[in-house]
Amino acid sequence: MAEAGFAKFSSREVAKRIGYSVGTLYNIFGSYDRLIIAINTRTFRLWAAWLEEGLAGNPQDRPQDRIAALVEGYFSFAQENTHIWMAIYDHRLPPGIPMPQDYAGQRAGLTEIVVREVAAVLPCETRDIAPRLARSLVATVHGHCTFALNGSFALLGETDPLEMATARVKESLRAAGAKL
Amino acid sequence: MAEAGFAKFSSREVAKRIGYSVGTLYNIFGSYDRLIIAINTRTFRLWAAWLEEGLAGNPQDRPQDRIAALVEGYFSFAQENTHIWMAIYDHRLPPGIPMPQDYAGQRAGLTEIVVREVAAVLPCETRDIAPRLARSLVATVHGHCTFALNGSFALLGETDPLEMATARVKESLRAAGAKL
DNA sequence: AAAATAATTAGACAGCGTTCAATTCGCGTC
DNA sequence: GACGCGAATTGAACGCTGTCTAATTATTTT
Repeated sequence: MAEAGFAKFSSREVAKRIGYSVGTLYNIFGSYDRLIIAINTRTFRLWAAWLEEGLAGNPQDRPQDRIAALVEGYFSFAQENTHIWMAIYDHRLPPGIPMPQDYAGQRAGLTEIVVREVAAVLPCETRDIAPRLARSLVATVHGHCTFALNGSFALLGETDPLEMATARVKESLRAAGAKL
Repeated sequence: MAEAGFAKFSSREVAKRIGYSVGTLYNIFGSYDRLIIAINTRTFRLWAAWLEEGLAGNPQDRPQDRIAALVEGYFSFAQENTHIWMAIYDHRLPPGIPMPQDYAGQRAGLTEIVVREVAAVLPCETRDIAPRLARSLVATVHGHCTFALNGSFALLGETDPLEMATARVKESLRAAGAKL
């Protein structure tokens, strides 16, 4: 997936490379969709770990700007793992078939990190809106990241999508009472 | 494309429905990618017209909130034309092959509308940042719209992504000096 | 009516996800 | 060591896909 990207990914090629036949792959994962769900859930785990790492590391560089670290982590993971990151959003399961429970849980981890950090930066009075606001800010950053990677920004002459995203996020946090 | 969606769309099925053979389709469009580019560029045109319509219509309902009308138009188009809207972002041309010039021009129309409206709402002092800010706000709305349609928001209990997106946009515009 | 040009087709090719009867493997028992 | 049995694995078959091209049909020009 990392090499070929979502469009050119194929179960047959996977089988070839791991030295098994397609049949075995299907006995284990059941369908193409479930194989991709497994891959994408792994990506979510890696991504969450990447964010935590970004928050923990370099405490001298940026003493306390954990919000900027989150946005930066979101972008850099997508940038350094383009194909597997895009695969998350390229894949859509057939309507009606819901995400398996255990997978959904692992995927929620990423949002939880953001909710936690957003809550920490908000004043007590507005802290209860943290979950909703956090999701909205993730969407904001996601939009910027998507356009940065698919070329929409470059096409329009934008050179620093990360800075843009960070600015938008901080504006919204300040509007909610955060002192940054 | 509207019926089947990007993943299940196929040139052979198109040929069947229009009463031609695949070969003819390939003589005209040259490749699958260019057929999809044609479809998606049409979608961009429809989308831009939809936005202009939303701005022109109902001047009594919302006297002058043109920014809200833009966000609403972005969302409602995506919601009422899910498949063709998603196809825009599902399709990625092979690396190295650039978007044909004439198509790129038609696609830029959408951004121009937003730049114009953002500039109109900014005070003279900050009007020069309108193009950059407009692109950033489009990214913000896009992120919210994506999560609304792919279920990410619903999964997390969010019920009103449109309101969220509008709030984020207005916060950023106010931060840039707009009086709303 | 004949010649020249344009439009269209059918079929071949390689690859895809999916299925499943047939085969092979691993291991406990006689 | 030989047998048996369940689990793991296979590869061929099916219908689908995008892509290409030689052959055919339509249309226009002469």
